Amino acid sequence: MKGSVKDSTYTEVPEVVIIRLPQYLRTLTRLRNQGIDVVSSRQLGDLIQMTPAQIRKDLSYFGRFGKQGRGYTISGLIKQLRTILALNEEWKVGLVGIGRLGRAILSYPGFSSEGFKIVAAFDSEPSQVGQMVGGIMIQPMHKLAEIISAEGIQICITAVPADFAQSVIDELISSGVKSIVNYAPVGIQVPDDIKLRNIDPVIALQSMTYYIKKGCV
Amino acid sequence: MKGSVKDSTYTEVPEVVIIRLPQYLRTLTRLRNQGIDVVSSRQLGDLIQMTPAQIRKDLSYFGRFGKQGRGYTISGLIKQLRTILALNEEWKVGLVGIGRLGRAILSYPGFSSEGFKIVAAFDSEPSQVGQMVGGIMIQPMHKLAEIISAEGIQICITAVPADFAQSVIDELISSGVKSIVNYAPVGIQVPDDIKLRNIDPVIALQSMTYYIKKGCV
DNA sequence: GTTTGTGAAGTATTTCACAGCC
DNA sequence: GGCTGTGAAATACTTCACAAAC
Repeated sequence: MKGSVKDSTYTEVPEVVIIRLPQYLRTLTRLRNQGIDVVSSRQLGDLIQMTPAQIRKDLSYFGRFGKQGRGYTISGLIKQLRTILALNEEWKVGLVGIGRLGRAILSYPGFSSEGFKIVAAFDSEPSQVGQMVGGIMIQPMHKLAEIISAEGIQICITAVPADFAQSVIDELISSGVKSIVNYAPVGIQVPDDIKLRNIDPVIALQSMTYYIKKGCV
Repeated sequence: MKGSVKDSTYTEVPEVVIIRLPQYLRTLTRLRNQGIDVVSSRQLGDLIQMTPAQIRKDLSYFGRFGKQGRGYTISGLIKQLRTILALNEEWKVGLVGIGRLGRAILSYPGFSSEGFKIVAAFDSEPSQVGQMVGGIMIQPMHKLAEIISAEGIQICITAVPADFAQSVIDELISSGVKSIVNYAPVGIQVPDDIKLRNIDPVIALQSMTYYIKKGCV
C-alpha cells in the first residue's frame, strides 16, 4: 500500500524538506539511544524547535509512518529516513586540502561513523604528499582527476585556500563529483545538477551581528 | 494566533535577506580587489548564482544604493553593507572547546581579519588549561561565566563534544551571549532572542545523498 | 481521551514587468 | 542603448483545522 501516494501527481519535494530530514534523524537517534520507543510530532517539534504540523507535513511527502493516537515508532521512522536519504550504503568521500583544517577533518571520527568514509586525500604541498594521516596517504594534486574517477567518488570536501577553490571544484566536477562541501571562504559557481554546501563560520557571524546591534538600539 | 505584530508601517527585513548580505559583501570585496569599480545586479547575480531582481529587492530594504543605467559603485556598496551589518567595529568572540577543531579555529586567521577577535578560550581538560594557543591562554570552564560577562562577550563559538554542548550553551546564554556558532553535531535549544547557527558538515552530506541517489535512478 | 495525515487557508519569499532615470 | 527600484503577480512554504484512526 505504499508507492501509490505521490506517483501520478509528480510533486517535487521541496529542498528545505530534504534539508530538515537529517535533523529529524539525528534527534530520533538520540531519543532511541535514551531508550525511547515512540514519539509524537509535538514532542519531536519541541526538541527541534519546529511546529508539529511542519514535521507531519514533511514526513507525509514520503509516506504514512505514524499511528493516530500514538505517534511514530522511533526505530521504524529512523529506518524510513535512512532509506529516503540513501544512508544505508557507505559513501566514499574525497578530501582536498590537508592544512590544519583538512587534518582536523581527516581525524574527525564523525564522518565514517555516519557512513561517509574518506578514501582519498590530496594536497598541493610536496612536503605533505606521501604522508599518512588518519590511515590515508596524501596524494599529489595531479592525481586528483585520475583517482576520483577511478574510485567513482561522488562526494568531496574542499579545504583549500580561497584562491584555489574554484579551480579545484571545477576539476572535481569534471571528474564526476556530484556533491561538494566547501570550506573555502569564497563564493563558488557550479552547474545546476551539482549540490554545493558552504561551511563558512565567518559568513554566519556576519549576519548575526546585525541582530546584536539591532537588539542594542 | 492572528496577532500580527508588524502591521503598522514598519516591515521587518526577512532573515533570509540578512543572511544573503554577507555573501554580497564577500563577492563585492573580491571584485574590488580585482580593481573593478562598478557592478550591475545582473553581473553580481551571475557571480553569486542569484537573480538580479532578488539582489535589487534585498538591497532596497535598506536604501537606494544604485544608479540607473550604471549599476552599483562597489566601494560605496561595501561601505553601506558593512554599516548595515555592524561590521565596522571589532567584535569580541569567545571559544569553548580546544580540541583538534578548536585549535584549528584558534589558529585560523580568517576571523580576526574580518573583525572577529577571539579574546577568550576555554577547555575542561586540566592538561590544556594554562597553555597558550594562538596568543590566547586557555582558561578552565569554571571561569567561563565570570570571564564572558566581565569582558562583555556577546558572540561565542562552541567546539565541544555533543553531550556537553547544550549545557555549555545554556551557561553562555545566561552569561549574556547573544549569538552562537555551534560546531557540536547535536540539536540545541535556545530562546527566541538568541541567534544560533550550526556548522555541521555531516548534516550537509546527509541531505546531498538524497539527490545523488535520485540522479542515479 | 490522543495523534496522524492532509486539503485549504494563510504567510512569506521570489520573480515579473515597467516607470523613471542615466 | 543600459539599469535601478518597486508595486503587483506568482510561487513557495507553513500553519490551520478537522475527519479518521487508535
